[in-house]
Amino acid sequence: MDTEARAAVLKRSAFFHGLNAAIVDKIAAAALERLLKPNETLFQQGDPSTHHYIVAWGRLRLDQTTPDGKNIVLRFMGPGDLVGSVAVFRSIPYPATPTAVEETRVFQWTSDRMNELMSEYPVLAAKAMAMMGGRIGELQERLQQISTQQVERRIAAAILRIVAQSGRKTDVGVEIPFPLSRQDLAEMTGTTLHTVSRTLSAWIDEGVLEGKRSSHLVVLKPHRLMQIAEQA
Amino acid sequence: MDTEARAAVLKRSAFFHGLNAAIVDKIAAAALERLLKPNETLFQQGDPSTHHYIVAWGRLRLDQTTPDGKNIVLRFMGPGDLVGSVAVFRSIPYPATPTAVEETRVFQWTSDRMNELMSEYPVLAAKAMAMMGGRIGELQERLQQISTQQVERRIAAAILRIVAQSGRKTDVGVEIPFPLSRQDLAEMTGTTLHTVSRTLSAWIDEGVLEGKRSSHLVVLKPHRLMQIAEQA
DNA sequence: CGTGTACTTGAGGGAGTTCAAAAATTGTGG
DNA sequence: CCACAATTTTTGAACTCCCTCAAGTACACG
Repeated sequence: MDTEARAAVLKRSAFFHGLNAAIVDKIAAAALERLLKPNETLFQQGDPSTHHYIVAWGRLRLDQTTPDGKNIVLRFMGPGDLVGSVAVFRSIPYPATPTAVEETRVFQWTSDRMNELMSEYPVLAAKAMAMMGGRIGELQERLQQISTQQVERRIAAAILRIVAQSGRKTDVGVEIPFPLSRQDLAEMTGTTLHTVSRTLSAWIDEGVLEGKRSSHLVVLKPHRLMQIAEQA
Repeated sequence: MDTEARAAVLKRSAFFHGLNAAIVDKIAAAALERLLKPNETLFQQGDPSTHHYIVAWGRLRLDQTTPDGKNIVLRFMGPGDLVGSVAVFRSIPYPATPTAVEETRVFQWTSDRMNELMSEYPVLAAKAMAMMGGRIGELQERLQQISTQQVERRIAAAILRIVAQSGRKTDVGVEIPFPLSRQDLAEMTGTTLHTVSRTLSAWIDEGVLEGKRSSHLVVLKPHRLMQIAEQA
């Protein structure tokens, strides 16, 4: 990818959106790139945090492994999302592992380089705070859901969250444009793949969803899912 | 409280720690104060976010109410903690309600005033990011715990977290220096007060804890609690 | 003291996990 | 292109942790 193409991607990201075009060009020129194949990891949980990344295209799944070997999915990251920055700002090792779920291209900057950029363009600090604030809001929402809601509602909410972040409208409904396994959904909602499987089967029977293994999930009746997610 | 006393408090807070003394004095002079009696709220969830606050002394419980009337405790805030800032930075209504659990004094600054301070002293932006990063880390930890661990471990972890943030060593153990009900613990760990009550009763029998209603909880055997929290 | 609030304790039930196995789908190598 | 292996998904059955429901108890505060 050349600098111009990179700049075009960055201009669309929330982080750099609205910056003067010349500045974005300069930032784009300072970036290095990396291309990940499916199941490749960008870095490992526990590695020293050295770089900021932005997803150009593709999709990453952010996993956290517990000391006793269990796994949770913190979130999926798509084009424009910042990866690794929170750890770099805190000067702590990366707390999770980003894995490509499809071919994915990312841009990267060293911590020092990004610090220079941020002191040169203070608006970037505000953008970073907005990003972190959004992350906090999302985590609080999930904590509330998992604390108070039944499994079915949590699964519905998880699917709707992904749809809101990455959904693509088709003629029959909304498609989740990357592979999403029952295991992934289980690790996003704090349940087991068995329960997810049973729940999705019921929804497929009901005509709310469609999509089998390795074909992308399609939500046929988003309204019905919202109803399930919000039922008192 | 006079400006000098306020400045002394601010210098001890993580947010202003390390700043030039003259600057902190100026910031302290710009603050207004508010004194809350037990059960008074600083603001209400849903109110427009207009001010940043810092706890001078006392203790706040940060509650979030769900649309269907359930309640969760996001965290307790003590001296030096920033309250409300995340919402102000995001320009969204306060997402939760801080309630005093004991007599509490806070300082406050308007959003505009804080923006001036932050552009005048850019290091404050870095401090704010560190604070938000810490909040993200704490939320991710809790999400992981509630997703993968049994209730007993979560309750132990919640108590240990409070002990780490606010514990006071005494001759017999570590005291939690503010009233903490079973209901509070239940709303922190995503369980019911019944289960918390049973669990604490068992621990009191075992000699791990002590403290009845409205007297402060004392952890007699922190090591034992850590063992429970970390058991595979 | 009396009333309200917090806490304790018991019994029963149910949502969801765990264990187990089969079925479906994808990938692979001849 | 087909057979076989690997992986994901489905489904069944039993169990269990924890919630729900229901009283009763103890403590604090007016």
